[in-house]
Amino acid sequence: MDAKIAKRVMPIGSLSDRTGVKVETIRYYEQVGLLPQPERSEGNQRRYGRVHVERLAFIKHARDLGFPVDGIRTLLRLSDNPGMACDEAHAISVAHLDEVRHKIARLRSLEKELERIAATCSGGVAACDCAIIEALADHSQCRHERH
Amino acid sequence: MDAKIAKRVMPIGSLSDRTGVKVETIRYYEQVGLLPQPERSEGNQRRYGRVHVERLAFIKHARDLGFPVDGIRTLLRLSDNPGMACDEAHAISVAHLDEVRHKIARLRSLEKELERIAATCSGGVAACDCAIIEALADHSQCRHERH
DNA sequence: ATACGACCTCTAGCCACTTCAGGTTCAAGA
DNA sequence: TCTTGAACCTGAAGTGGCTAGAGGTCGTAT
Repeated sequence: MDAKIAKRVMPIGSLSDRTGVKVETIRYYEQVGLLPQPERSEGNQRRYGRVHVERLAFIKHARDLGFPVDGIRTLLRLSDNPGMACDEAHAISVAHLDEVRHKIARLRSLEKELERIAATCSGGVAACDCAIIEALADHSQCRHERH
Repeated sequence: MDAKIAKRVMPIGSLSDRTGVKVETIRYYEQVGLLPQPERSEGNQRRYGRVHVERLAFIKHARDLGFPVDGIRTLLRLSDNPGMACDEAHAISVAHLDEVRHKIARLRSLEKELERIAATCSGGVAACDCAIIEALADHSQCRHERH
């Protein structure tokens, strides 16, 4: 019974395997204060438990969703003090969603212009002069919004 | 007359105004070899001409399109030696287009998941407990009925 | 006892800038 | 002509979010 309840203590490599976060990245998260400092073995090696696995999974999920580290810090703080959390967490998520949508819109218009430019020149040496380079040199041909 | 021709020589701030590239960024481009070193005034200030305006416009356009600096360096080299240029320029553009499309696809799926997460909680303090934080903490899909 | 991989710290590197500190030059107004 | 003060200069350091390397220590299987 002690065996099961006792903390499943593991070194950093196992935490890495469990969460899919690289060892170096885990140490980096500790350094920047996203992960609490774990206990150490006699030989000074990090020993992690269930709490760390959960927190790191949270961080990874949020990073996969593109949240910046600073936003994650806030979300973690909120998750530590439930109750007040919802409004702020919602605001962070909505702001991030907004950003993602802007990025998508921007990339779509880039895609269009790149298609146009690349289509002008199909790659044959004789075919162009070169249209791509001219397109890049000359703004007037381009319909892209960000000038 | 001479006055007009002479006016084509300008300091860095004017080049910045004309191209929309920040002064510091212009100096950075010079430092990393994208822009040639300009003449200097007696007091050691940079003096730019038409050539620089054109080259910087090329660089800016390519950067706006998301080309990495290294790709731009190649494109600039190609534009200096026309003739051989087309195949390589085309390859660079197509590769970049490919990358842009991948980014779009990835962001779209992020958008969907963020929408799902943010929709679970509309922001009222009483409404959730908090679904966003749970969704982020969750390894599988969080059902927020249970606390 | 030894081998060997996993672990440790510290430092530097990546991209594409941006910011800062502390000084110099230029051009317009008095 | 002199005096402002905005624009310019250099060099170094900071940004985000890691990643990589050097050079050493620890833990465990045989």
